[in-house]
Amino acid sequence: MTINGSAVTVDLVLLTIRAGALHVLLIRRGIPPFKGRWALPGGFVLSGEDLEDAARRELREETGLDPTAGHLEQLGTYGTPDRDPRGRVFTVAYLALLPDLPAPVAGSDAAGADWLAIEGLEDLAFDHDRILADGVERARAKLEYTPLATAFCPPEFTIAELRGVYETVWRARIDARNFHRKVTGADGFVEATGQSVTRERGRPAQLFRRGPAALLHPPLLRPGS
Amino acid sequence: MTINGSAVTVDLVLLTIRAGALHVLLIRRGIPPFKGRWALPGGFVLSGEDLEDAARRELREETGLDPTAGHLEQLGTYGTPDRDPRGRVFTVAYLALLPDLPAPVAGSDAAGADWLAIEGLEDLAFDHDRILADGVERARAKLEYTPLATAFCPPEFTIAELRGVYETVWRARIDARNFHRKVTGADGFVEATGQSVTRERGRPAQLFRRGPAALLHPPLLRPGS
DNA sequence: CCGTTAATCGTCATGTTGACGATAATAGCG
DNA sequence: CGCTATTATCGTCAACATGACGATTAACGG
Repeated sequence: MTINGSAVTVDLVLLTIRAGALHVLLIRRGIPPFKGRWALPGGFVLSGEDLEDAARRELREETGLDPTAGHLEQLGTYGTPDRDPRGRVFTVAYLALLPDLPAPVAGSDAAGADWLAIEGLEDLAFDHDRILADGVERARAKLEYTPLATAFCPPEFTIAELRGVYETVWRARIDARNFHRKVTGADGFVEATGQSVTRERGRPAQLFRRGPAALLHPPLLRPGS
Repeated sequence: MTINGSAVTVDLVLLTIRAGALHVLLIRRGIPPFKGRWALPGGFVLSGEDLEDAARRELREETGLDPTAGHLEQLGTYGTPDRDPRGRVFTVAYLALLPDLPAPVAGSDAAGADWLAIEGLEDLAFDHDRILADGVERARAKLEYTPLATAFCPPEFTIAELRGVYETVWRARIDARNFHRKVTGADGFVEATGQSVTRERGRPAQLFRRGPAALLHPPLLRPGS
């Protein structure tokens, strides 16, 4: 029943926050086309394999990370006829938001895999510039009305760390006091572990974990818009 | 470079509002598999054809409508291995929001194409139940923070008609006075044609057309949530 | 003990929301 | 033509949310 016999791949936009900047995991291509250029990690969907399973498998292969941490969602499908010079290849892009991995990128099957700062990135292989841009925009938008910012954090985090996520992803300064009020006030966004405090330089902060809410009410709106 | 030689199709979730209820365009399958069952319109992506072009082409073929009216966006891709008994078929679903077509469904290449009320629909072919549900949920969500409700309306419409869209899609009653205030107050949502009024039974209403905004600020939040 | 730093609580003017009263402008009808 | 039903549109008000920013608290490094 194959009519056009196309290839279907899965590509991953893996985002994390390192050193106060949004980073994406890229792989330097060792073979043509686009040899030597950075590309999103990805690969072919295996026969009999579900799309999301393929994404999860790639995630594990590229990061060595168990995909239970963080967040994974389908971003969109890209199928412009000439996007791959080798032939017709459709790619289903997935977006993952991950906490800064203490474990290095190990076990990645591609040569040079590395986290690169988003800022100013360009000239990726294929149409990965656009896929990346779409992923970043999706992440920015979703922080507004979902509790997904917690996906960038370790299981337990402080309000200030969560605020740092918003400030980094949105490239905006946020008033610490109002942010604290909104986040602790939003229904089910975070819940205090109560038990603990932590410190770094100033007054110790309470630790929180993500709450049960799937949607934020009310949403946190981006400043500029 | 074809590794797994899969088939890629485009399926359409065409939504419109008729008689105060949300309707979807379905086609009764004339051949197996799922012969006699309702299915979303769709078809194979042609070689050399862009995904969105394929969606637009199907839209035109199924509805005879020029896809400039209304709204079309990618909904998601479905590729569970056994979703099509004939083999591995990935389908890229598109969601379209259309005004109630005065023109009947003409020129559709499938036998029985018809608009069916969403309410209580089930047992569609393939995984179209889920695709439809995802499309409806997407439409519901997008009415909150985009001006897409206007895609269900003719080029010029009254605030009451727009309110009817929200009430139908959200299955909720909305206070006419507050709705009027919010919609006319939201930046770029609608703009008065000024020139005209229309009537049906009560006081004549002003006519509006959709404004330039792509996002609603502030959003219109669903009541229940 | 003191300054520095960061967390957290408060206050206040302003803006938004939901509930609902009041008016305005038509059509239909006797 | 006045009356009534119907719908559009404007207003009012209390509850709540928001942004700006002051004040207090609890650590740290000297």
